[in-house]
Amino acid sequence: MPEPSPSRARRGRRRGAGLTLTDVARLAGVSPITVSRALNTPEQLTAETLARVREAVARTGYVPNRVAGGLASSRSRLVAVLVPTIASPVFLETVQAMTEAFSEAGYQVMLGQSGYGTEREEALLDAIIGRRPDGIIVTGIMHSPEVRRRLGAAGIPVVETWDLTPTPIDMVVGFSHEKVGLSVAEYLLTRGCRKPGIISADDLRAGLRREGFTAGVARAGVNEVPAALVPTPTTLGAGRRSLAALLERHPDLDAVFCSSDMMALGALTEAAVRGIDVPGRLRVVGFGDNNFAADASPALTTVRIDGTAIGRKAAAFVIDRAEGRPIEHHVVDLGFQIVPRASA
Amino acid sequence: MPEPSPSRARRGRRRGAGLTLTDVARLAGVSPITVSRALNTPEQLTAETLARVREAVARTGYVPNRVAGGLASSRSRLVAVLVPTIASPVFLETVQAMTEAFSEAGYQVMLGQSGYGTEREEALLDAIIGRRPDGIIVTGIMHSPEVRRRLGAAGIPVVETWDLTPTPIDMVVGFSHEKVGLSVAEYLLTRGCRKPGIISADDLRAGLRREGFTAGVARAGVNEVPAALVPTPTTLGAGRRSLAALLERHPDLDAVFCSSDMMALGALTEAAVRGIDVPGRLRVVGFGDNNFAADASPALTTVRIDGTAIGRKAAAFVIDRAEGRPIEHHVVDLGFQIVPRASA
DNA sequence: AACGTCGATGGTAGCGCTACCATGACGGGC
DNA sequence: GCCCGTCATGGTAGCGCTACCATCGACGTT
Repeated sequence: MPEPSPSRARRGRRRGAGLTLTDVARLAGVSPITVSRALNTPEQLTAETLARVREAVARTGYVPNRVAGGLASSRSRLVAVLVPTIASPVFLETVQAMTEAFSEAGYQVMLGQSGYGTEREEALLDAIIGRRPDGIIVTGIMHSPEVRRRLGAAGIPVVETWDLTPTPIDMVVGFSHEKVGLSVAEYLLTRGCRKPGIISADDLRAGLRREGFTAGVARAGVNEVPAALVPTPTTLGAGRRSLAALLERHPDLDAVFCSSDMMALGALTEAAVRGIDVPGRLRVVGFGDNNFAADASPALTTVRIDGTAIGRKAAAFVIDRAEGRPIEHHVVDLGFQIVPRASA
Repeated sequence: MPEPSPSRARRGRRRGAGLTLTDVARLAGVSPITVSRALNTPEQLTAETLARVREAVARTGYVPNRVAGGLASSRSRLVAVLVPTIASPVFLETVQAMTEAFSEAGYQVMLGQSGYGTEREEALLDAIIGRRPDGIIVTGIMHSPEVRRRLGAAGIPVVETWDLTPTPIDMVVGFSHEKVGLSVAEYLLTRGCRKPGIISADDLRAGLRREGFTAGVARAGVNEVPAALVPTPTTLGAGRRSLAALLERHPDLDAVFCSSDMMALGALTEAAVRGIDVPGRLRVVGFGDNNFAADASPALTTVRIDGTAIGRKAAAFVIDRAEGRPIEHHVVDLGFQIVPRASA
């Protein structure tokens, strides 16, 4: 060993705040490890030592380097949240709730947009796994076997959300899309609808709701369900145009189940423009209970999903795992609720 | 030194995939540093060596640990994006564009929700800075001197967005909210409005637009502008109720400038319910050009902001900085555009 | 033939933190 | 009075990677 300390000066590396735990320790007159404890397990120190360290931290404006901490402890305190796209308002509430819950617990959220294709998902996955997050939360259940394998192999807690499966990779918190479809079918049939149609996004989960809906109305002998499929993301315009198209082919349509509130609002708009009475001649049901649903005219009947609860539960799962607490039930069904309003 | 290698077995640390660069190197019959180069600067290796390493990587399913890499290189390839709340659709487009741009360049986005208060912002900031991101992108310009100081001291590139200031902390890309207000005022005055009102969120930037609007109509001698202030986040319902309240006090109102498209849609809804002709008796202007604006009935006149361009430019700023490229202009004005449609 | 140049690869020493074990001081039980 | 447990603190050795410099041939030049 040629010389003990001038390494810092010699090396041309980019210096961050340039302040390390050792600097703070020197200033406080304690060892580095004591500073580490002051930050992580303050209850282990005497009040006096703690105060000394705290003062040194305040004086210097030291902010601990969590990258180094993460490497040393194998706990990055980073959680990856994967959504198809952030632009769709559906998951927003969930992402918000998760971000808050994690933030409070000292974790940071890494956002990943997987798109709606599995290949992009796989590429993203390596970028994510490379960061060694303490957990990964994905939207929807993962189907690609390759993705499932990689996720399993990485040994990182995984929470699948917004859907349900008896065989999650690890944990799942959501609700049954099929049951949503069934319930809405029942709701409309009870109100006398005999010619219901559907306006649906072409993604997997919307498809499940569609299937449930179709199965539900079939029980009452309605075997043909006119459907309009629109590419994600769903928009008000798509809702308008889809309703127009459906009415063209089926003028006797007496209900539509839309796979998003925004499309339902479009259906409402189109109906208003055409002078079609809602719910008198046409009933409209949305999905999501977005914050505009209750104030639409007529107020929108829709399916309420507690996105906040999903986000919080998913976050709790990850945090429990990270802290080493055992998980009781790996599958959590948070259900849904049909909110009856004026439109249906 | 008691023994050289059994550290791994001895230590009870949580093992990730448990696979390191050294393992891959051994398998490929090269040194660890060569594996590092194969991953980061493949052009430095002969095709043959590269192939050998690649094969070993593929065989093992090795995913490099970027936490360790980040510590060693002082480049985390993490970028923090701070928004008041993800639940507001305004910044969504921007966040999406940034996430994509960063993802392509090998960076990951950390999401932070600052709320609309500065204290929460400060707490969040330490959590963020501790992760030593290669850049921080904030929504709006930062005003708290303490926040500005900390951000400056951290030596991390900072991009302020969705607003403009001649004195950014570092870089800024946005547009002038005051000019938006002025332009909308001019637009409405040209069309004969003499009794314009405003429905506005109570946040800083909406306030700037409000001031610009008020100043603009004042030039034409209109000195009183009825205003309804609503707390963020803005909703369709708030728009409806605000218009109702304004009309109560000012039945002769002939225009409203809403601080979000969603509130404008609410104003449109309320007007329709009351049988008020838009734009005949009342003109309505929104802000944001959300994807429903063009398909509303009547189609919504609004202010278009290119959120994608803002996101991309902000990302480019951070990446340029991280790669050490010089920045020419630190202030970028991306402007805005009034989109004339049927509602005004 | 001697020399410098360049391109491919390797060795060494950390990045800033935490896990693990060691140490020393103190107090209580016998 | 001795031993042991407990508590506060410290020392050492990495976590897995990359920066930096060294090395070693293979060339081209004069």
